[in-house]
Amino acid sequence: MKRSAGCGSPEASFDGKEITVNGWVARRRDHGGLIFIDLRDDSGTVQAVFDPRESEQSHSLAEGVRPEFVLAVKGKVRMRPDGTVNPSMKTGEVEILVVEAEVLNSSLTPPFEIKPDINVDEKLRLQYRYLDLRRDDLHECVRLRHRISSSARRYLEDRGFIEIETPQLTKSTPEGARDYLVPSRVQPGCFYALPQSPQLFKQTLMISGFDRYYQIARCFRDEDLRADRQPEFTQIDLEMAFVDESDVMAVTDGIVASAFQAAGKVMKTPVPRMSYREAMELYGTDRPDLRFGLRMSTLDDVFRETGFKVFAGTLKKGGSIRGMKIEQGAGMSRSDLDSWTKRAQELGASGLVWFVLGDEGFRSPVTKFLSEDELADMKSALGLEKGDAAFIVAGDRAGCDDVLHTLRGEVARKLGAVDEGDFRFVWIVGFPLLEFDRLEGRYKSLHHPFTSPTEESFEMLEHAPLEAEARAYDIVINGIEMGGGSIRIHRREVQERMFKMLGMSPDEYEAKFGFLLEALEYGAPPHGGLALGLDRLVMLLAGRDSIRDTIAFPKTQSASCLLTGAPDSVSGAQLKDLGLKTSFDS
RNA sequence: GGAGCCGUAGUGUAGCCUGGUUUAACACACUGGCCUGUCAAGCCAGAGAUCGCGGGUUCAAAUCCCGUCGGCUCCGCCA
Repeated sequence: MKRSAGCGSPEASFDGKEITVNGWVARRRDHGGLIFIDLRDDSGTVQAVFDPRESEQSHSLAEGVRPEFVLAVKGKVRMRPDGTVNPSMKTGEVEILVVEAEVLNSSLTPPFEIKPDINVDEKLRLQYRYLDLRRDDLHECVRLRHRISSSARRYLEDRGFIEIETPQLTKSTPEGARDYLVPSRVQPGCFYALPQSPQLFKQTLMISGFDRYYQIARCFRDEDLRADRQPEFTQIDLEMAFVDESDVMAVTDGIVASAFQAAGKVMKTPVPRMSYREAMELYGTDRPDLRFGLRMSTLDDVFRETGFKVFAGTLKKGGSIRGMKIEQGAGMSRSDLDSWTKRAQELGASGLVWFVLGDEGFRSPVTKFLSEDELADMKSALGLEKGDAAFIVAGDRAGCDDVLHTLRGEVARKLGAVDEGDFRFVWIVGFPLLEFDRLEGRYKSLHHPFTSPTEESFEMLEHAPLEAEARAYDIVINGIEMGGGSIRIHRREVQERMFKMLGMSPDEYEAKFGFLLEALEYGAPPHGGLALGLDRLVMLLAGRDSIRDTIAFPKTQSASCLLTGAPDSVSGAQLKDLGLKTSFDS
């Protein structure tokens, strides 16, 4: 019995029509004389009524049917009797009166119920991923992901971008994340690397004269996992020739807006910009969540002459005093404040000083150490009003910012200041080109080594490298780093200077990036691009907490696939072919 | 590499701190029966776990200790 309609399609206009549907038994309600079965397929769910007066055969078949059996059902669509309409169902106005039914397949009792919002160990969900994906909410995540990538494709293709595939078996390069390696059989002892991104290929395509490239690209990074990090993930990757920052940002705004539209949401463009410097000053991070206040200020000048030893000592050592205004925070109890202090210490602060501005002025464990002037100056520096609170952290600037940035999110959530349905977008621009890595004792690219410095920064590259500014830009939504890109270096000598800055010798960068340097010498056009994290974008729009829910077959924190059992050991013959030996017993 | 949380019938939890009156409890799911308008159907009955795994302490361990495996969150790491 081949289907003539989807389970989600019947509605009032179908009244009287005979249709056949195929689907899974979502629920079965047996009244003895009458059996209701909700039949589900990709299109939705519909109620089928098995009435022995209509079909003895179908009714007795329905008695033996169990959840997740696969049925074919032929019947007449009719309006439901008065009082039995189900408004929470899309097809709730109608039902199918079954005249003929057939079991296409039976099913074991599933290890968990196939319905939305279940509370089941993720281990089990991943092991039976095919059943997990059958559940409406996760099923919809996967469909949303398709709509978003599809809308991105449409948007880009309408603007002249073409999709070009780049290799998955490529060359391992220094810089960046750990590579996934693939041994070569034909060249024993040599390895391919899976791409961390198509970066070098897309730049090469610009040199080939493809004006606008895009790719929904799979990327691989062998680093430890997080809720928003998987070893393989997907980027909406693009590159454009003869452009500046504004061109790339405008296209990106459009892609994100089309993704929001695909999710039934509205987004205003253009996305506003904020300098890296401002983001760090006000939010202590380069990916600020702008849905709520709790802004920060630097209070070094306020406490320059203070008698309060903790602050004076910090300033003397070249540290910083950073404060965060907490709007309407005065209602926090003493035990709340104590637990935030404890939390700050967990995060690495040596302490947390809190102030509450109530009717009688400031309350704080340290008011007695501070002068009236200092309190007044602090109040105006932070913009405190009656009913607010403030958290102050003293120490090295980066450490203070880390602590306050983390507290900011947690406090806002606790105070109910975060509107979960709200979306706030911002471009962060004006990034430093380089940072100094203390562990390795060398400069590292903040973005990647192919990012162009600004015109003005060329001069300072060697004598004040940390002052140099990158032509890079990150788009941040609700505090999530959604994508980033840059205008690239398109001249060989600049690229060489950059490699040298990163501590690479000419031999080294010739060996690893010689092909790029040479390509730059054959008329490389100015170009730039960006990559958006598709998994994160879907996660945000689906209102999920992990990108695992947006990936059909994700991996666990230890990078294994619970469905298939990957990774797994391989046979000695396979290893021999590759000229490999492991030092572990398998 | 590190920190924290979790692991008890098919599923989700309680019990663990304070070891023994626990025959390991409850809900959902499951099985059987009754039931012609339900949609989380209802009612009745029933089956189902030696408590992730290994070791130790003890007269006695789901419970205390050590180790280990797995899952999750985070730090480091992630150009």
